Amino acid sequence: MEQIYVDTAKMLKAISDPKRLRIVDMLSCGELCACQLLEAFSVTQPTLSHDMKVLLQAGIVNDRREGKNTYYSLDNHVLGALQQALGGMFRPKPECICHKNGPEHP
Amino acid sequence: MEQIYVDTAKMLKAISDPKRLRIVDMLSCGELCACQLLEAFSVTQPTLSHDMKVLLQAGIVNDRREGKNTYYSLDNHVLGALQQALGGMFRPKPECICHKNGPEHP
DNA sequence: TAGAATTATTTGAATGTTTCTATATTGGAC
DNA sequence: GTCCAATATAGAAACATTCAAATAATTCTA
Repeated sequence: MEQIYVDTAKMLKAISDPKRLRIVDMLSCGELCACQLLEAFSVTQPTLSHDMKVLLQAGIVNDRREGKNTYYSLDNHVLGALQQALGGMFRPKPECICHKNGPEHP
Repeated sequence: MEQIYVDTAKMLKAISDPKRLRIVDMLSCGELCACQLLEAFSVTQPTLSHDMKVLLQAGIVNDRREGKNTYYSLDNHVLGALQQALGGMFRPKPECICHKNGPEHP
């Protein structure tokens, strides 16, 4: 499978969850620390920590340690690339995969 | 959890798989029948059928029966709405969720 | 109606995800 | 150093997902 599908799917999987999607939305205005995110959800602290790790490992967010607090922020470059990749897959292209790989119409 | 997150997450989950993402890419140039998709992958026919059902139930693709063949095509309206929803979540907004729900910065 | 082709459903085993409790780590305050 | 607050990790239970084999359903053709 081509790498673009694997990479894009990995990022999509990280945000294909209502809770993590809401976290992304909350971070869109700027960075927030874990304690602020935690207050907005009715989950335990370890659960949120795990969800943030998922987003981190997908490259969706970055973290920054400041004293006792960990601040999270969106990686706008990664998100922009994701949107562009999706746009490329949703719309027809001159060098479309179906031109190369698509068998004949029955 | 707000409905927009639930709905968006459901669509994202449907395409958060390299194989299904490639199917979407293949369909971006126009409709293809199940047999054409099947030839492009090294999976069994029941597996492909299941994957198409996932995409159908998420509203990503539509199906059309013509004789023995089932033709699949992208639902461009749904995909457009998905892209718009993502754009809204990735970028800051005047009515941002973090303005309503975000607790004070520590 | 019988047979062949295409697609869908069911079943089950392996694997992955979610989210909790308990515990560990890290850093500041005293 | 000790205590406390914030975050991370480990482990386990419940639940969901993946995917192949077997089987069923649909529809064309003869």
